Amino acid sequence: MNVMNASPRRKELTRLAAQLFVQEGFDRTTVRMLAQEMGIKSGSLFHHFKDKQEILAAVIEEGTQNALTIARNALNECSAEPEVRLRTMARAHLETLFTDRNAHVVALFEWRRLDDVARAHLSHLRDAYEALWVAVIDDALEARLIHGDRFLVSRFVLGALNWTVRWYDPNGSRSPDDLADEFVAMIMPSPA
Amino acid sequence: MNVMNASPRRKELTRLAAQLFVQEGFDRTTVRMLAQEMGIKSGSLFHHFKDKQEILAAVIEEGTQNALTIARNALNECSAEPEVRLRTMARAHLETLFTDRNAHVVALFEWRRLDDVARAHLSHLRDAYEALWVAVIDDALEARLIHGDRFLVSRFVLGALNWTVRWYDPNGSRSPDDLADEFVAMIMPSPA
DNA sequence: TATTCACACTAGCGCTTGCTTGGTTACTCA
DNA sequence: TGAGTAACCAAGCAAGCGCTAGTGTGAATA
Repeated sequence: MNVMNASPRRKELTRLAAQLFVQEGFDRTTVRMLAQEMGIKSGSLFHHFKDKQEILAAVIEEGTQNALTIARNALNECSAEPEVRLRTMARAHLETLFTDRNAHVVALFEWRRLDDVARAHLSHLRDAYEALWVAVIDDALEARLIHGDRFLVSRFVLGALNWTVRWYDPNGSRSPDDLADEFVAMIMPSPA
Repeated sequence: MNVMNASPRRKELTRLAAQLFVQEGFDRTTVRMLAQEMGIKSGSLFHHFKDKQEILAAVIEEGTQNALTIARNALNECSAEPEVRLRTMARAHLETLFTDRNAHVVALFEWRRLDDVARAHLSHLRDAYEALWVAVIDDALEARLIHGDRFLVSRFVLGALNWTVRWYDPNGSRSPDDLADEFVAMIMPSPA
């Protein structure tokens, strides 16, 4: 059953599942479709995952865990200047969003399909990630780089950035970093 | 079959469908659930709608049409001052989003479930609505109220505002108008 | 060599799905 | 009064769903 292991095989299957979940949506993705994409029969799928729900949870956990790690590292490696930290966080956010796009689209738009247990578990991960954001925004507010209510600002910022998955074209002329910089410039009173 | 009529009965059924689609998601909402909510049997549902897809299209059409009308009226009735127009548009957006919340959540998050024909038809409506936004943002940019690339700014703005459906609590202390004003203040260099 | 294990298979159960069919009821209006 | 029609119902079909049971196989382990 491999309830909670992270074998390379399982990781690969999780990656494929993420892709299908994005393409079709979780509900429309059948275990038979998943199996075919993985090159096995539908029955064999349940050797790797307890049930379909667990595949969804695995996809989201993987993505969120990565985002958290990357953001933490990025913040550790950059200076303490609020403006730099704000830009760094925005860049890290979009970088993760697009290098691990499938997993994050699933996390953002299929979250509600998680059962209660998985949701409770993954909420902690997500909260830890958002806490990084709130801290960075607090500093930026205190330094008067931006203005507004701390709660509202963080919601607006995350909304604007997350929504990019709906329209951003990775093959276009702008890099995720460009996008992040332009966004930070937009909400900062003084144009860079 | 009533292919494209808009009888009061059908409107009421559409409203109920929107609610269920939000609660459960389109795919998980069965025709039997819809019928029960409407107080009829599942077979009777197909007297009002050709198929399940058409119910989804009706929900989204209704919502988008309303948003367009409300935004147009609001812009017609307000002054030509770019700042006022920006605030007006933001207020109209959030006002519609929360008075007709179900339909808009469906439009935002179940768009991909539309078949090609419906999507092509509804795209025009949505584009017309977004065109209003782009015009308002262009004026605001020219007046130097805000700064940045016109394309990016409009995407970021719409993203931040649309994302509010994910966290805004209508029973909280803030009204949608407050929210709109705070948002506009956030992206404008000079605090009001 | 014997045993275990990961991984895959076949076959299909029990159930739900969207939708159809054939018919009934209640109301409107000439 | 009787034709037309909008609205509904009971019954059920064909397809597809998640998932299980039982089995086979080749590689690692004892």
